[in-house]
Amino acid sequence: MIARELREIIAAAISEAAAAGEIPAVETPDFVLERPRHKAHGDWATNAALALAGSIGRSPRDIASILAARLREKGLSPGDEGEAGTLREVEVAGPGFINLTLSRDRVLRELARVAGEGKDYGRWDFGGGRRFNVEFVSANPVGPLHVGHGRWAALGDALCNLLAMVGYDVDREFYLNDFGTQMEVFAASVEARYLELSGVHAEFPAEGYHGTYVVDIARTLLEEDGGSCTGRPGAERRAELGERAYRIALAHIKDSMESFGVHFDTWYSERELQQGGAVEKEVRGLLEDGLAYEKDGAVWMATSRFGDDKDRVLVRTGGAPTYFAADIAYHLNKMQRGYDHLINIWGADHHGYVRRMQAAMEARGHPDRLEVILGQLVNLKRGGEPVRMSKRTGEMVTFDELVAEVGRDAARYLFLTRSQDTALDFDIQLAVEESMDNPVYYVQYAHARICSILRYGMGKGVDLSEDVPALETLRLLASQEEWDLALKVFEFEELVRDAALDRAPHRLTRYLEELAATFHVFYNRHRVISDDSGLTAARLFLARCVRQVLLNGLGILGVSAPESM
RNA sequence: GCGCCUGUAGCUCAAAGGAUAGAGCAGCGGACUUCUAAUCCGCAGGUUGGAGGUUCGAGUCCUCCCAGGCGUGCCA
Repeated sequence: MIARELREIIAAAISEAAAAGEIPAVETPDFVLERPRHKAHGDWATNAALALAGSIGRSPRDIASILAARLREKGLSPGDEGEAGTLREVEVAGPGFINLTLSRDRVLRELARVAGEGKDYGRWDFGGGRRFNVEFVSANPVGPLHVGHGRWAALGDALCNLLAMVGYDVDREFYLNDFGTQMEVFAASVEARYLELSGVHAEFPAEGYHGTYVVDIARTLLEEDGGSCTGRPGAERRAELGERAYRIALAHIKDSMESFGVHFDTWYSERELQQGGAVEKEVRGLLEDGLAYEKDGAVWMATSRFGDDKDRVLVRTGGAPTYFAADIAYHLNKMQRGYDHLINIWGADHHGYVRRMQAAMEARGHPDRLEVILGQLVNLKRGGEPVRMSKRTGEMVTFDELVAEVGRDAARYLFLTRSQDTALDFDIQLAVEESMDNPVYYVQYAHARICSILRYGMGKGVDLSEDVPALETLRLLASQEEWDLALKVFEFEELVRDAALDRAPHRLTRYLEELAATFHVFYNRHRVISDDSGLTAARLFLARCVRQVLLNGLGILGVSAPESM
């Protein structure tokens, strides 16, 4: 690939210059190689001379001149008017940048590589097949998902695709908090609604879930059993209704995720963990290993010994384990399942929890294995007025409503254009209106346009074979717009790597918009299919490369690439 | 009080420490007899919250201040 090749050439130029005594021998510095913002600065640019200046103590421009001479020698190999090598031009600029312009044939060869790699273009193997577990959404299964969960679904799924693209073996996991307090509150709420609907007076629990969906679930239960639960003993009735309501809520969540295109490999049940004794066993183990102790009638874990601000309760006075205790057992369970690395995507409201969880992992011999990605919250609004997203108050906009109104592609894209570090103000009405202008259509349109060109070509009897045209033919690509497009295509590989390493899928949306824009400009300026069969073949080939990258990129985001719009 | 995140165009947001801070939307003006006008071209829009500092270079890193969000439970 071009970037790697350029890096190697630059590194070689540095060591050769040092060997020749032109500069003092130093370790090759970390230098930047990037696409410059301005076209006048070449196709690629490096700050290698600036990076060397500090340790060498000579002016950056002098060093740049020395390196540039070496680069010219290496990059501009003779023959074919200087086009056979990697570079066409090497220039020292500004405070000491070296601007590089690629040779025409090198660009065309790279284009052929893009076509050759096809759906694997952008793939890396530095993950080495290491097993990653990515846990996300993990909403309490006591009602429908709300809009905020959509952000984690879109983010988690895209991140998993990115990680898989760079060579990790990724599993998606959803943790079900199907045990404990909130399940009991849920059961009590459903029971009360069930009784009300049956015409029996019932006291609604003080802290119960007021959402209308609870009534809907109760109605479904009533329709199922004809009210036969009404006369049963309270505890028994509540347990049964709670259990059936849970199944309904869970099925709903699974449907929502699948129809959003997010498939979880594992739905891990806290209940199984608890009922299998894993939580108690872990608490005992921590006590035995001197990592936990009893105080004030409770059991505490000594997380402060591992970087936490203070120790945390594992078992409350009265014997009930905390969520934290269960979470320790759960995360150790993940490790036992053979994962090399764990990633959790949590809302920012859980950030106070990160330190103690990592402390627990460290205490159990897994330092640095748990990575927590904190996503800032979605602030829901309706007509400019804030709406609290709470199952308790029941006032919420569901995830399904959003997807139904703005569509799956627009919803996914909407969530992915923003970095997870930024809080997202989300007005459902505005979202519906703005979905008409959603940049996702801009990107998809570029793809549809290319497909349209191919259809048109077919009608015209143009040769649509997918063979790479001969170099002679590709050399007909000579306009500024065509070069811009080719170079934009080449950015994809490094972008995928960087986005994966930085856990930043949003960069991909930005890139795809740039690629689409570059294509639209090209399209408006040049006809792909014309009477010139050579030029037609060359441009069709270029368009195909663009299409491939659009496909690969949209695929990572989990957004469809329609052939017509 | 302490901790994490954020503050960039009217709005929503970009910008691995790089050169003249960019897109979309909104606004104004243009381009369809030609492969899809969900497109393109142009204009306008900025003291990157403020003040210091680090260095060849700071929206980005450091310190302090201001503002907003979220935490700071024997809740989950």
